[in-house]
Amino acid sequence: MTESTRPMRRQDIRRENEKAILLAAEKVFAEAGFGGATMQLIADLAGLPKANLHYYFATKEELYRSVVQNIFEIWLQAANCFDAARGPIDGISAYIDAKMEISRRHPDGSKVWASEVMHGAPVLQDYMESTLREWTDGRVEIIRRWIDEGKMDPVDPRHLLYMLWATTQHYADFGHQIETLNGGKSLSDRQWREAKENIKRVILTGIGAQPA
Amino acid sequence: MTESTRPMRRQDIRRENEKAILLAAEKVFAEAGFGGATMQLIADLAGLPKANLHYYFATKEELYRSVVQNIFEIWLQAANCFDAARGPIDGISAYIDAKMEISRRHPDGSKVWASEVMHGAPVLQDYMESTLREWTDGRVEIIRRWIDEGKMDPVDPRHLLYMLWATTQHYADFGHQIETLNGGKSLSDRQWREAKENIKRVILTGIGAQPA
DNA sequence: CTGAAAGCTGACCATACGGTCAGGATGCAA
DNA sequence: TTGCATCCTGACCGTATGGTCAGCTTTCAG
Repeated sequence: MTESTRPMRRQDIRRENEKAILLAAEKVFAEAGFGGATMQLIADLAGLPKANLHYYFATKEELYRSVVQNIFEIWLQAANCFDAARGPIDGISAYIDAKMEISRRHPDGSKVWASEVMHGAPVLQDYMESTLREWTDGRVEIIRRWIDEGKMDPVDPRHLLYMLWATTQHYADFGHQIETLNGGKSLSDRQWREAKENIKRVILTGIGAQPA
Repeated sequence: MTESTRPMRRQDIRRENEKAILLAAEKVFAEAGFGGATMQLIADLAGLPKANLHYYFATKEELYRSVVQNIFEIWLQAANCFDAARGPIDGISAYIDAKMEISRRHPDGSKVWASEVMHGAPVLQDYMESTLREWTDGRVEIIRRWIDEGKMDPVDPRHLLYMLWATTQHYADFGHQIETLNGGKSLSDRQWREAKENIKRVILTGIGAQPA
């Protein structure tokens, strides 16, 4: 009868608690915004006393910063899809798939990210001016090359990227609206698939994407 | 030397103050979210003592509700573009133009609306289940007709609408990100025009829109 | 086994915020 | 001019919240 939750090692304790806190924080920040979120609520959701939160994260800002940085990592990882691709059909399809998967699996994270940007990116400004800018410039180059190689119509790469971000992110950020218009039910597997297919089809057709 | 601001009639006073408060509130709610906004900040921005705000709007919630409802009106008005149109090219072009103009002229309003929906539409749930649903169903019908008449490819009307909402709203909600990637400068007239043209072109091409 | 480091927490504090109110100022109809 | 309704506001209040801390328990290296 060795209680499986009992013998916790220091490392495990730290990892698990931080994880629980970050998860709870992500949800609360997503639902209430930074200003509306309370440490008490996050603590309750994480199943820990409030003072324990401050043991791991000194301030609300620090906790928020951690949450936002986590999201940003995930967000950037979806980028890799773009790189391996030979042409717009592969690359953009994969990117849309990846970002839609994020919208579906991490809606809270997406909302926190959206909220952060909407409020002027007080925490992530540095990242936006360095990492994000570099990433974007890189993809702009790739798209430009595709255009030069006749693999797609000459569409402004930046506006195309914005379009990809917007359409995919919308399913997370405005998920509540979509649910309401869907009879109050969240999208089914089939509907998610249809959403992805529609987006891909419209955009790939719209930019005149040619097989590599 | 009749000071032009002096002789205020009751009606004018009320109208002007409410207007100033709503404008200030829109900005503060957009920048800080509902939870992060404070009545004091709104009062300062409106140039009135805090207690005066409570004279016109009993509670923070009531003020917020007014702001959100205003936005919703504007949002719905852009809908009319759709109705008069003979086909997808006219209708969708006009709608994109209208919504982009809203994103440009009322970015704060757009953000408040986005925030409201992201947080589960606590204030606007009723509207979403009635007005918005009706509006959406109506447009879905129109798009379906266009498809039946061979004026465009058989694209899922709902996902098309989401795409229109997402792409246009993105320029307001994520305006800060776009500015940052634009070298820290807000988009020029020319860039706004390009944005609109790109969106229109990609989407209209993407759905195979045929001249009416 | 032992001591120190890490983990934990109830009780507490200062502040900021939404909201109230008594009473003064102002526009206006009669 | 007068009386009243509207408009205005400084001072105040209760509460909720972020954050602190003293002292407890638990882990674990030596």
